[in-house]
Amino acid sequence: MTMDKSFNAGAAEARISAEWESAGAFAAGANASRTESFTVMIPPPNVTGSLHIGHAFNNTLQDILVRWHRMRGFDTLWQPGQDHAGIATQMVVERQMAERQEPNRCAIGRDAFVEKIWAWKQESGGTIMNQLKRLGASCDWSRNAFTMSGAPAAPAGEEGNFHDAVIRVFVDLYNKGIIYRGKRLVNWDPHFETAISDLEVENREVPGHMWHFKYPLAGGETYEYVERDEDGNVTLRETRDYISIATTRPETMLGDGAVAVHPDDPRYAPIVGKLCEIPVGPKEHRRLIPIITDEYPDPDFGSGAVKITGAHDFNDYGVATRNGIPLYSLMDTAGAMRADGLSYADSAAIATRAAGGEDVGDVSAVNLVPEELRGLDRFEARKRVVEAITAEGLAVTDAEGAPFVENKKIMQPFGDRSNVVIEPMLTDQWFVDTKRIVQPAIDAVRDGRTQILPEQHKKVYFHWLENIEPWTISRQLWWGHQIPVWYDEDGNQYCAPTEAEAQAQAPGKTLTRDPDVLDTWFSSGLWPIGTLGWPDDTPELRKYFPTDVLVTGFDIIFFWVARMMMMQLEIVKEAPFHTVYVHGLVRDEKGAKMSKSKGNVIDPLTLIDEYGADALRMTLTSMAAMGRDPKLGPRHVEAFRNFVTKIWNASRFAEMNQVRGGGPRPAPRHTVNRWIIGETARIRMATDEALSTYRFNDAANGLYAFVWGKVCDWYVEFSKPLFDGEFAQETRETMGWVLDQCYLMLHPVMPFVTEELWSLTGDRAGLLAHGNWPEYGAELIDADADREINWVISLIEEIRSARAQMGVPAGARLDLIVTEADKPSRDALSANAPLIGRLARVNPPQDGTAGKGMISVAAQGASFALPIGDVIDAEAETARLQKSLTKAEKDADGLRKRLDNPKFVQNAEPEVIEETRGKLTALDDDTTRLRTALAQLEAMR
RNA sequence: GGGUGAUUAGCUCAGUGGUAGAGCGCUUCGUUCACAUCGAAGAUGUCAGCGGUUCAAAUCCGUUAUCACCCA
Repeated sequence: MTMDKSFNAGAAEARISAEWESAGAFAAGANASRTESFTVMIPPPNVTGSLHIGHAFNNTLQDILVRWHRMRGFDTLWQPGQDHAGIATQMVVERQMAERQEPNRCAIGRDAFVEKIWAWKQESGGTIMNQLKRLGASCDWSRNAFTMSGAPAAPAGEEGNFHDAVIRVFVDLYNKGIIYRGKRLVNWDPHFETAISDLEVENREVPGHMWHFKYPLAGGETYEYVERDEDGNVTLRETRDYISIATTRPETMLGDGAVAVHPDDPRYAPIVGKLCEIPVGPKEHRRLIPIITDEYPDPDFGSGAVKITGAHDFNDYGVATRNGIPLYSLMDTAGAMRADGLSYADSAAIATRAAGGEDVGDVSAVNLVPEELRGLDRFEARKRVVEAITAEGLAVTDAEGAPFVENKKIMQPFGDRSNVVIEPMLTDQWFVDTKRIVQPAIDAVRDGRTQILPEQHKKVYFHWLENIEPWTISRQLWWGHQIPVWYDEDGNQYCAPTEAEAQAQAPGKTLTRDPDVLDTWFSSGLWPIGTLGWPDDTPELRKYFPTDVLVTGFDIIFFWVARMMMMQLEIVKEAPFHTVYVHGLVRDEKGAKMSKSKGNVIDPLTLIDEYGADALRMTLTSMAAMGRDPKLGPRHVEAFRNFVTKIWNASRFAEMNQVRGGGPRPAPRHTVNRWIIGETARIRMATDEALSTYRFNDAANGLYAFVWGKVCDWYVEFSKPLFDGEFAQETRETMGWVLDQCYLMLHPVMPFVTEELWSLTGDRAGLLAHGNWPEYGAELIDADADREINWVISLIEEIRSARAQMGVPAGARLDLIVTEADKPSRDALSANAPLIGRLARVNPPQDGTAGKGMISVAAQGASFALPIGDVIDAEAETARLQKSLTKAEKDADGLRKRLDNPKFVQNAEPEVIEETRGKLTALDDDTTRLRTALAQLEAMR
């Protein structure tokens, strides 16, 4: 059989995938020959997702670790699965319903909607799994997990334990008091009408305005307002009957409960404790609020006075709760101004009593939105409020008397899914009191039970955990794990795994279940144990937990990694993995973040179609330097596609020379064969060293350089003359073995082409995916062979270089005259004459002297002359030799200077000194030879 | 404002104390029977600036500049 000229990735990949699958090659424990397990949990992609380049990168690295361990005989499990992705999935299905002009979710109701999502999941949820298979991911697909498996409405085929695990954990943490319900200010997404966690908020700088308004003092009171410069000199002194407030959100003025100033701010000291008037709302019901002190206002920012709207700003919320200021909610769940509750007049009356210090109790019915603004969108209300204040003359004005409005960049919170402005809202939500479970997660990393690589991410991890805030886990969505809490008519809570158990706690009461669902990350936080069958005590759980390595991007360290640490440590009291390898973000060729709006997104499937999965994987791996972002462009992938072709053709060459793989390691006599075996041992050690320290790029680039630079460039060329004669057989055996080693070591990075070559080049007992990873080492390195072959290589390079520089026609075969040679070079020369002759295009060496029309060439311990005919350009040859001489002399001078420095000899390590001496000797030899050659050239003129 | 990282060949990047490397690109040559998705030979660097530690600095420390990301 003759091999094709190149690897047809498109055709082969599908076929090989099918072979792996039908052989169950990736099943947990496949190819295991030892008891140690190796477990990797895939970061579950969203069930709505499709494979993007970040997934390709992330999963390539995991696959390398997994395949490497499987080949080494570990009991290996790579656990796949998908995340139900609450908001994202609900969004996708709602959008689809809208496109089909179907009734919306509210119209069809919760049960029908959830059923629709399940149907969608069963139809489209497998996309990313199939795409991962195209990448070559060797997950145990038979164990595919889903974070909603086993939920009450789950259809056939979606059975599983995940729902049980989630509910079990909720109930447990509830009973411990770690999960609680409370009214707090949370990030509210007005589009999805749900609370979201801090992490789901993206703060973006957007153009905005800063308005400056006057809050008149109550009863027309006045004070001396004095501003000073840094030296204390008075720069402004005037009598004011107001306090000046700057705000980017005028509509929230309606809910102000106070004005705060810094306690050390002398400008406002005279009026602290007095009342001022909010300059909005109907004149007859203007509200008065107190001027208080708090550490929060920055005296150097704006006017130094801050309006306090506790129900719509996180900083204000802190000030308000510290100072007993009521929290007045102004907006509804869609971000419109409230239209419910008491009339404005009644509300204002209550608020005024509160401002006077009276305890007015629950203010949730108080609606301080004036009737004419009720129901308006928050941004429309802002416009109206600004207009009204300006019309009334209470805007601070500039020198020309125009209202003073600063145009400036402001930081605004956006929902990461909805892209609408997040509104801080006062609502009842469920929280995890993370402070109570965070310490073990900190300790585990601090004492090294879990290591984070690269280490710089540890700092970020610690910083976040040490300042952790309560985690908002309730979501006002329908797709997700519904909170297992029921309420009776009096609002008492009953938390239990099932309604029946809750009912048993509340005999005779009518119970209603909390409609909210849990944050998606609450369930994915249980991924390591949930996928292995917990809460049941399964054999898988015992064997594969704790897992080994988590490979992930830095963007989900907080979302996911930290929470998995906290939750696993709280629930099963063990850290879920011993290593977290954090990789970078794949960027485009210019280093820009890929985004749809920039149009620079690179689709991994397109690259796979064009160049093959192996080329893409090899490219990503070669760029996976720890702590760095890979920058990917098609031309990089092309380079590695060429590499695939290269090893393919080396195999093809072997096949044409009756080389077969599958044999044992030979013990050859020829130097070339002994040399390449030693080089193979070197790359095996380097590859294992690189992989065990997660230096994926070193592994990939090392193998690339070995296969191309050592095997193809030299060994294959050296072997050609050996296929005739006494070394033919051992050369076939050696080449077969060396290529086998290449396939084995490259397989974790390039699984398809290596599997294909494995099956084409020998009679194999099994798949390469189950091949045995090599273990030999330095004992295979033959120092003599090494020295000899390196000498031969350098001689060939010297001759080629001299020929090219002197313009000798490439095809011309020259005589090789040995003008001087020591014993080792004479031996090396005679043993390898055919190799040198072929690769340098010279005739067999003969002794002689340099003469007219010759160029001179040197190797360690030997000098040669090559007659190139009458056409020799003596000038050019002089220049060539002179150039080499200058460089050699310069280098030698540098080394000599170092060796002459007594401090160097005194302080440097002995090996370094020895090495330097060696280099100098070699350079001095070169210099001598070059001088001789130049002198001869001169004499012959 | 706080933190982290980066700055090395024309481009994209490796290189954690011993006088700088790869891929791509570029120049010249080549239809030698594995491969033109190839081969051979070449050119290209004040390793961002300044200062320090050291026998020795791209590498360690300090500082400045520029860029990127994270957090407020």
